[in-house]
Amino acid sequence: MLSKKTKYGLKALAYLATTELGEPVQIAEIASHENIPQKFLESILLSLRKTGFLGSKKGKGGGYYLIKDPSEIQMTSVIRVLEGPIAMIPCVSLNFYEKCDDCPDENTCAVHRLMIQVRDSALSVYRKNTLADIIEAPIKS
Amino acid sequence: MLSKKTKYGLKALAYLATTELGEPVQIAEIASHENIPQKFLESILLSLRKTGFLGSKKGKGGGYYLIKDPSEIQMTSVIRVLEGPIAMIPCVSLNFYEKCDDCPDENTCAVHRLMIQVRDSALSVYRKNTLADIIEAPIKS
DNA sequence: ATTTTATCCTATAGATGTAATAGGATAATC
DNA sequence: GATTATCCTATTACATCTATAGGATAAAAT
Repeated sequence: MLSKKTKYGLKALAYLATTELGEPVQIAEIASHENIPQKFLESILLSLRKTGFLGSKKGKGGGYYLIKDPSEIQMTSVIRVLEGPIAMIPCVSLNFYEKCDDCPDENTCAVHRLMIQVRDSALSVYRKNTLADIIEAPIKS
Repeated sequence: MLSKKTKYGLKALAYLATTELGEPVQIAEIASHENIPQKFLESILLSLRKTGFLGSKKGKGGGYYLIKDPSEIQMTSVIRVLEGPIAMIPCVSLNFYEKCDDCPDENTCAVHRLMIQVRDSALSVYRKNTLADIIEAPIKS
């Protein structure tokens, strides 16, 4: 399941992508427009800033804005930051690998074999989509 | 994340697929061979029996066995029974559809647009894999 | 300078779901 | 009738996710 955090984070990024690049948008505006609990969104945007997706400005006229062009924001990196591993099980994860306690040999494991394929198919989707690809209109102005 | 239930269930099915079709295998044997907590496995196998994947026999010489040939057991149905929805969000689920409270229009939702693609790619993997495809050797005897 | 505005940051409460176990009932074999 | 193994319900323990609280910091307006 996709967490609410990821869902809200993606929607916020998508909303910011429809506004002018570099122009701060307030949390309250995003929250009300996308029906996201404001305080929860606050913590999500904070983490997106700390991971290099957003810039921010404090005080009146402040808010969050995209640092890069939507076409340069890959879904792989967004998902990894918000949701964590793309793989459904750590033993097939590229960025979050962990061995299974119960599995003596990954090469003969049926679950491993299946989940490698699922990971690769999800990866190919995330890799071919940027933020620009999943929003509707290019610029709202 | 793949739940332990799904992981264990898949491993158990894979193990049964390497034994003779229709020949009962005891929970204890599967559990020890696959390093699965026995009582937990018990409840998983029970649910796989109730959903038509396994047959069972009580008493001495009893156990669980596959009802169908491994090549006729599709991963789509196994995953849906063990894990639930294949989609990462209910609004793109074929079998477990649910509308998002916060989303006024699915057609213009960026998350929806992305998750449709992820669902389809996962589905195509699960559809092209049967239990026979993900095990190593055909029959152990 | 002071007030206002809005982000920054940590901590924490509450809700939900998962993993695992307990304990006995049922049925088949020996 | 004793033994074996599945059947079934309930419940505990734990982790994670969702959301909020409350104040600190910084920038702009007055």
